[in-house]
Amino acid sequence: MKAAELAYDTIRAAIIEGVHAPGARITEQEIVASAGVSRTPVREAMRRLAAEGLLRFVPNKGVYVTAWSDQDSDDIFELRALLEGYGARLAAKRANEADISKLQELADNQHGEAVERAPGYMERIADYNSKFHEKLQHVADSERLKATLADLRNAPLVLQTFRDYEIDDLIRSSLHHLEIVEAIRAGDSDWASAMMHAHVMSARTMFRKKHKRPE
Amino acid sequence: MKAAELAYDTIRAAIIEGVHAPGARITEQEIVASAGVSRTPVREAMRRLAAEGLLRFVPNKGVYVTAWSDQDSDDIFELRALLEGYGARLAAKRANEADISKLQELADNQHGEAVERAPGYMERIADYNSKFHEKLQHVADSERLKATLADLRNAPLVLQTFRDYEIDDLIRSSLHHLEIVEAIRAGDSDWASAMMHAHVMSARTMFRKKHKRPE
DNA sequence: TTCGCTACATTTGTATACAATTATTTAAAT
DNA sequence: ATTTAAATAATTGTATACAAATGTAGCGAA
Repeated sequence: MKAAELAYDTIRAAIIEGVHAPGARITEQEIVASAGVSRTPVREAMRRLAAEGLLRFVPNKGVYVTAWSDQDSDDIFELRALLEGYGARLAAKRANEADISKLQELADNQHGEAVERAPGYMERIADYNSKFHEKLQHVADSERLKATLADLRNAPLVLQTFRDYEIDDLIRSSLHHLEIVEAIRAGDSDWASAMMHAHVMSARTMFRKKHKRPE
Repeated sequence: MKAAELAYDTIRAAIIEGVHAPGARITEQEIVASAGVSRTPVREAMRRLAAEGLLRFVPNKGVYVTAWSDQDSDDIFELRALLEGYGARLAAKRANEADISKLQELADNQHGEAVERAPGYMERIADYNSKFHEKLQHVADSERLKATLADLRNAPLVLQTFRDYEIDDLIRSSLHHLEIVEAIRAGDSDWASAMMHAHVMSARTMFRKKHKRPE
C-alpha cells in the first residue's frame, strides 16, 4: 500500500476510534511514529482529511480534530434528509425492473436481519443499510449528488451511528426501506422522496437520543 | 504569502482562465516553473484543488483538469436550487429587521445597476449578487449548508457564468432577488424557498443558452 | 513495415535536511 | 512570588535528493 494511503487510514481510524478527542491537536510526528512513514505522505493525508472536514488546518500551528456541535449534527441530518429525499425522487423516476429487484432484495435482507438478530446481525444490518443507500444513489444517477452526500456522511459522529440503535429503531428503519422500495416500484416520486426524507429525520432523532450533549 | 497558497492561486487562476483545457494533464514541474516554488507546496495545492473537484488525481500518473459534462452542470444547478431554496426557507424563519434591511439594500442596488447599466456595471452586479447569496446564507445560519454550497459553486464553469447574461436576464434575476426579500419580510418561508428555487433554475436555463455543447 | 524488447527520459512518490515560526523553559529583575 | 526577556526546544513550512513507477524512443527480428 502507498505510504500516503497508509497515513490516511491510520489518522482516520484513530479519529473514529476516539484516540484523539475532538478539538485535540495532532502533530505530524505522532503519525510518523504510528504509521511508520515520513512526514511528506502524512502531510498529504492530513490535507485530504482537512478537505473532508475531519481535521481543521491552522497555518503554522497544526491540525486539530474537528469538534462538532449539536447544531452541526442537526444541520447535517437536515441536509441529508433533503438530498437523500431528492435522490429517492430521481430513483423513482429512473429505476428499471432490475434496479427495483436489487433494492427489494437489500431491504428484505436487512429487515430479516433486524427481526431475527442472529449473531453478528449488527454488522450485516449496517452493511445492507449502506448498500441500500448506495444503490439508490446509483439509480438516481447523479455523480454530484453522490459526492455531496459522501461529504456529509463523513462527519465523524455519524460514522459510528448504527451500533447504538434500539431493536425497535432497527425494525422501524428497515420498514422505511421496504416502503421506499414500494414507492419506487409504484413510480411515485413524491412518495419516495417524502418517505426517504422522513427516514433520515427519524435517524436524526435516534442519533440525538444517544449523542446529544446535556444542556 | 506562503508558497503553498501561491501555488494554489496560480493553478486555480490558470484553470479558470482556460490556460489548461478540461481533461488536460498538469505536471508538477509546470507549476514549479510558473509559480517559482518547490514541488512540495505544489503537491499540497494540487491535493486541495483535487478535493475541491477542480482537479482529478490519478495515482502514479498525475493530475488532470476536471472535465464537466452537460449532465454534471445540470446536476449542480439542480442541487443548488434545492439547497439555496432550503437556505432561503431558513432565512425567512430567522431573519431580523437588520438582516432584512441589508438584503433589501443589496437587492435594490443590484436592480439599480441592472436598469441603469453605467460603465462597469457587470462587475458590480456580480458583486452584489454574490453578497446577496452570502448574506442569505449567513442569515440561514447553517455552517454545513454554506460549506456544501461553496463546494457546488466551485464547479469551474459556473464561475464565469455572469458575464454572458443578456440584459433582460439580468433584470429578471434582480427582480427575483427583490421578490425573495419580500417573501422573507413577510415571513413566508414557503414563498421564499420556492422563489429561490425558481431563481436558480432560471439561472440554469441562462447558463444552458450559452454553454451547452451541441449534440 | 510491424511487433516487441531494451534502454533512457520523464514524472510521480517518499524521505530527509534545512529554514521559519511557534511554544516552552529558564533566569533575572522588580 | 510574579513578571518579563532571552534562550531553547518543538513543530510546521519548504526545498531538495533519491527511489519507484510510467512513458517513450530506438533498435532489431520476424
